[in-house]
Amino acid sequence: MKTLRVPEATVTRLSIYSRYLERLDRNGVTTVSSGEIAEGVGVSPAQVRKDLAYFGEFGTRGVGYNVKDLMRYTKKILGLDQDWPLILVGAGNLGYALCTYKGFNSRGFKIVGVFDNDLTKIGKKIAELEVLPMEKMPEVIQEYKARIGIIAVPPRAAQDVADYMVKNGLEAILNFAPVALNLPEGIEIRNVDLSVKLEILTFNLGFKSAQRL
Amino acid sequence: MKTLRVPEATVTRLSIYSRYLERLDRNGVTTVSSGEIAEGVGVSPAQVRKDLAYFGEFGTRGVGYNVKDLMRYTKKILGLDQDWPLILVGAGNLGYALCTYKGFNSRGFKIVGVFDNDLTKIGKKIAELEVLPMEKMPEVIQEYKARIGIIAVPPRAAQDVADYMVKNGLEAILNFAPVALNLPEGIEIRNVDLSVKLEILTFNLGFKSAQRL
DNA sequence: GGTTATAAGTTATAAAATTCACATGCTAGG
DNA sequence: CCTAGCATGTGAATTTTATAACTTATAACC
Repeated sequence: MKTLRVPEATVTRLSIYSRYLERLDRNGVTTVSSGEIAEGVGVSPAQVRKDLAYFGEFGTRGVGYNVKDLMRYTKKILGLDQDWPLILVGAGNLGYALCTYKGFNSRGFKIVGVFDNDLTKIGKKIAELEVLPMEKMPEVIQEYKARIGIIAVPPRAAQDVADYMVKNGLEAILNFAPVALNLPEGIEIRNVDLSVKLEILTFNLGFKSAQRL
Repeated sequence: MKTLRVPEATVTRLSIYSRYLERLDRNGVTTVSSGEIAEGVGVSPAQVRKDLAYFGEFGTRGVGYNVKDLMRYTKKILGLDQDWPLILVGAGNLGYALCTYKGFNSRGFKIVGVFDNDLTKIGKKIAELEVLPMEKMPEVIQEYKARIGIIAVPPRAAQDVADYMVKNGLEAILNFAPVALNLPEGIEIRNVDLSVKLEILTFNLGFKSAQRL
């Protein structure tokens, strides 16, 4: 089988296209061109076509793409034709926000267990979910067949949490703690860093000011 | 003046190096090599040196980098030798989490105003800050000379909030709503998308499963 | 039914980013 | 003072990614 590697940037954009298509669909739009998608998400039309070309032919020449179909295709490609149970560790403010974040649910993500080692948090409820002690994680993972974990704990605790997740069979981790995690081969890990983008802004603002001198 | 463009990926990594250096410094480490930084943040040593080379020579051949110095340099480059007042719109759970997020404060970011148009939220306190109605934004921006805004509202409201921010003089926006914002030339905008990275994970998990067949 | 306009798909080109490999310069030790 | 060892800084080579240009297919219209 010819396996051509898909750039991560392409997958990122695919996710964005996918959500944009959902919006178009909600608005009753039935057909869309690469140019319109490009316009809607802020990339070039060629980029849209190139990205889609990694996965097949989804459009009709001279016409464009059927919104509903392309939406389904993109979701399927991203693995979103199924629901994904998520394990969350960290019942602080960020954990709370993630639990209640609508953007997850609408894409088929569902947090099925919230864990913390802080005794003052255990037992409390977050959006109908009781915060559980870490020891309960194995059984929750089993019950829901969870494969993905989210880390929303302070930096110093993140590595231990990650290790525990891996030990209990999780295969992928989304890490909100601003530290690089060290994990065994084969475990998928991605970081969401809340302040890096902010620092890109300050960098650019500084640069802009310098330009004016 | 020779103005060579700095890749955004380089700025991103610089931010990560910078925080890693802070950690080393806290731990009392005084000298570090490009290889150690690379190891610590998960990139190649050449990458570290190349990234730094955009901005000058900071190390000593045969020795490495002075941790404290390089930390200061990186912060300076990123514009973090000063404090940055931030304007936040959206007093929902995400907004609340951002208000209390320690990762901001430790880098010199300070949220100086929280705004919402939801009457049930206005007047409430989030971490010593009272949630204000949108109309109060102009005076808060003036008072603190704020230049950066954060959007933490539902997608459908994001564009209006962005327009309002720009109208009132903000020059840069960090957008947590999963939509592409349309803004005038010269306004810096970056998106933080909480679910894109998650979808990269599901994509990769799906791919992994396919490989096994 | 042929023709034209349109937009996808594809190939080629260009640009960008990363890696590699080496020369340079510093420090320490004899 | 000279030499050996080491890690930076850098220019070249490679790889990757994005843009542009072109070809092909479809549909609508005369």
